[in-house]
Amino acid sequence: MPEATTAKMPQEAPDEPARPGQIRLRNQAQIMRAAEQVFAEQGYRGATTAAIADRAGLPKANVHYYFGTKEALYRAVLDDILDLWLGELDYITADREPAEALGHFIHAKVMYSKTRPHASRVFANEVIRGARHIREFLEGELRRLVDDKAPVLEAWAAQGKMEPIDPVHFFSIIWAATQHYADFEVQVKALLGREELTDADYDMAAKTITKFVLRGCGIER
Amino acid sequence: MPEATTAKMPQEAPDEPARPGQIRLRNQAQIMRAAEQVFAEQGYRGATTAAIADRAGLPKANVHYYFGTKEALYRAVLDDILDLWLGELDYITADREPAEALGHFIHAKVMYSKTRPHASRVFANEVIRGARHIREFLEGELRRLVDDKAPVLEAWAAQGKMEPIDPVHFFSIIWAATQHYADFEVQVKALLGREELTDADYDMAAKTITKFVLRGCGIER
DNA sequence: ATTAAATTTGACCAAGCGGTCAGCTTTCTG
DNA sequence: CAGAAAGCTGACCGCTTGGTCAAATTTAAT
Repeated sequence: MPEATTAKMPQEAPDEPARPGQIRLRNQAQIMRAAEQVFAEQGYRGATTAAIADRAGLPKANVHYYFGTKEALYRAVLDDILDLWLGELDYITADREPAEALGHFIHAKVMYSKTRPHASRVFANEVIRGARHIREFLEGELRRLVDDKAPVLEAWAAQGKMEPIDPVHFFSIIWAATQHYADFEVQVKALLGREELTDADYDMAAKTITKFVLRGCGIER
Repeated sequence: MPEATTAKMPQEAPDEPARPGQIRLRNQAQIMRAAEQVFAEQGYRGATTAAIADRAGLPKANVHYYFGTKEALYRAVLDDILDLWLGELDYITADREPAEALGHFIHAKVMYSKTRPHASRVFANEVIRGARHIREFLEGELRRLVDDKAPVLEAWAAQGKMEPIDPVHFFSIIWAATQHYADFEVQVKALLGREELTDADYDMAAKTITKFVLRGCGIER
């Protein structure tokens, strides 16, 4: 996490701010929560530090006191989201039954769309615009993670539990379908004629996606 | 198509600009092509009229001469995209075999991701940020279109050609999976380790999605 | 209590933005 | 070929924006 800018922030370098004035932690969290919302709603360029500060209930200068630049704040928000993304695949292991592992994974993913829609939208916005800030993540950690899951799919296929499938296209479909309910929430709401999506809607989404995926690679029929 | 702004444009109101100086058409098209790219790469707020003008090879004032405001230009780009979207579902009719109709539809959708990625990204960006400009389209035309396809799916189900399915979730999965290859192109490229996606990649995507969808609703097994 | 560190914030920039306009050139029309 | 219409554009403007800063206040350490 390079601190390129000529920041004048009092010690931030030592990673742990010595004695944690919990004020710091509280305000940083408050600002990041507000930033996630505003970035999601307005995009990177559309989000103003003033709007973020307003939503956090703080003066604008305070935001710059803690994060220096808008760019750094954006990075912080993104890093937070990437942490979320990384842990998701853990449940997919060769010793689990594919139907159970994938069902669990898809359900968890849909629930993220429900509980963390802003995170999903910030991520989507970033990737759509070329992923300039997270290219390393995509080509590094995420790719390794997917590569690590390839043997799991192969093992399942070798045991006759599913058909062989390209892991990238496989996860692409799952990610696309699940994140759709966060990123395109307004579209789904418009088509369903809902004011807000209900728990039943998310359940139906998870069930439908799971059915498509399990049947799609020959796990159930 | 409301022309709300207090435009000073020389007659634009009469719909057809009388004698079409083809200059107008050529430049408008040139600007819209550039705008689609810049809006896709930078988002609405991030796109500057100067950047659009640069990419179109024209001075900034010329862009305003033809479109008045940035907002109006954005609307024009969006309207262009929505036209594309609307025609897509035409091929899905009750007298066709579901496998053939859906396969054709999915293939066409994936090809749009390949040939018009910018359009897809502008649309995605708009929806993610709340669809303030196209809410009417989503709740009106698009919803009617989906509602019109519900009987088709029901007819197929009644003939035992597929299982009953909620049309909104059904199309959500298809749209999400197919548009993913435009909107998240950089992610797919990173995971596949490609510099650019090949024709084979798009074919594989269409095939995989089609398989998942057909099996998902019990058309093939 | 005293001092040092951390936090807060109003006021203030310089840069970049969308948009305007007057005057120019090109194209069209009769 | 003359006048009108359409097209073109450099220069400009007011506003917003990210970021700065110095002075004041609060918190923590001895």
